[in-house]
Amino acid sequence: MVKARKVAIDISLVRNLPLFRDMQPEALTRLMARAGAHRVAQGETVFEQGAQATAFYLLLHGRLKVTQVTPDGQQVMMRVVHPGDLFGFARALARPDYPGTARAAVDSIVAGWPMSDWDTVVESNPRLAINALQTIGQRLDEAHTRLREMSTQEVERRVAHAVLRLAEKAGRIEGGGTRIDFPITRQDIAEMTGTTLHTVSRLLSGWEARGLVEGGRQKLTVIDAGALARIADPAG
Amino acid sequence: MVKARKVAIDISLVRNLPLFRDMQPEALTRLMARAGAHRVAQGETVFEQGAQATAFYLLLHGRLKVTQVTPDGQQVMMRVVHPGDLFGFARALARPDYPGTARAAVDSIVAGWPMSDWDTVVESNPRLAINALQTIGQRLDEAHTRLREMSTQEVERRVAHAVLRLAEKAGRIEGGGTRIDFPITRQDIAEMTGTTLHTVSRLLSGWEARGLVEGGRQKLTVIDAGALARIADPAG
DNA sequence: CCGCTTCTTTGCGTTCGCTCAACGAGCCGG
DNA sequence: CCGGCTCGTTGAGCGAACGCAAAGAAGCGG
Repeated sequence: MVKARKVAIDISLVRNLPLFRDMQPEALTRLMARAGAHRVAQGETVFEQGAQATAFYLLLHGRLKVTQVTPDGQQVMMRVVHPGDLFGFARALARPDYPGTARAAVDSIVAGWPMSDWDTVVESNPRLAINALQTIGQRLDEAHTRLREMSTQEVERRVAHAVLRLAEKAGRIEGGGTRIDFPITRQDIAEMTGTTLHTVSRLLSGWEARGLVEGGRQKLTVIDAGALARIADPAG
Repeated sequence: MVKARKVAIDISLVRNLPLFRDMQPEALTRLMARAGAHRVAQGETVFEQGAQATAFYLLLHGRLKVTQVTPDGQQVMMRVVHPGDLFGFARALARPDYPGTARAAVDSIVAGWPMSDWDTVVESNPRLAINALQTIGQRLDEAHTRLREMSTQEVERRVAHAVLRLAEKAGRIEGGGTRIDFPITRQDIAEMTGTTLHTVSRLLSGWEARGLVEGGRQKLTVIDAGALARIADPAG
């Protein structure tokens, strides 16, 4: 990651984020003034699993993949960070280190604060505390959703759900469908759904033959979201 | 659940909880004064999935199981609530309803606050906000751990992990082992690990034959935690 | 333009864990 | 004390998904 540069971050970029809702404009200005802007080139990391947590971040532009590696070397993708998301606030979880690795899927820009700012920032911005609580709460909700899926659904449904979520969170209209707007491999999707790239490849091939999606090297376009949704949720 | 009774809750019961660490004693006293104490008999619920979230709670005594039911009727156990745990703070997650059902595994006592207190309580107790953030953070960490396990480990390892966690969180020394201190069925364990009661039963039978655990109707005692840990983590 | 690397596809055999089924055992209420 | 309910055990068969293997694309760098 490129060294921090104290750049004035345009408040208008962030004032509408849920995280900063109902905050005093002056407080927000003060907060952003303490942040450093960093550029992260595709493939580079913002922080790595196990490293001491020295800063927390807000993604301003781009897309990150956060992965964890198990003791026996298997990789799991915990989440995709989208613009406007807070990430790497390990200290808020009372952890001394980062639990995962954040790697830029495309060239990205992040705002970073020294971790030591966290407590004072939260204590002097009670509104931010409540919003941060909601943000983590939503994260928890997502994790529970994935747990529920992993516990009860077969692989095809899980992959369908994952693809639909990606299309919703990171979709860009393109021709006849919704293209996932950053490079993503079958391996990535496998790591998000707890399966193997082989199974994902087979499923996507099958769907492509039926005209539900269009694949390609590191890319994926959803053509028939309705049909996918029916695979993800046969009942509703 | 028995109707709330405004009972003075002994501060000494809660002052040492991580959630209330570094809080002013007066603030804590004020906070607890607003709480109502409820008794919940075994098998009764504190709240049910989908019900409007009108209150948030702290478990003072006993043990709760929090489950979610999927649209197609499958049940998943999201967590066990232990004494000292905050639960049911759906509003903090910006949710209008409870995402799961909290049912008493044994006769329990909970402290409850009207949900409308949440924002004011957090805003006037910044220290509590930080602690609550950490509490949810740990919850998120646990969820991620389970996701990692579900993604990469076979059933036997997952069940071993779950049993060890239960023994640690809710174990009581008894004779030659550590007895899990509340009634738990094979079905429960299956719902915690994403498998079926049949598989759990087979595994526990196998372990019992090897002298690692002792089973029984709604009970489970860990005899050889070391051997179980080796099943859970063959490497380390 | 060529060679290498990374990503993807596809076939085949295997297996883990599920489903179905039946029975056994503990506990409670009448 | 007996009947019924819930919980637990165990067997047999099956199938979804994995592991292994090999060969094709697509992109990148020299």
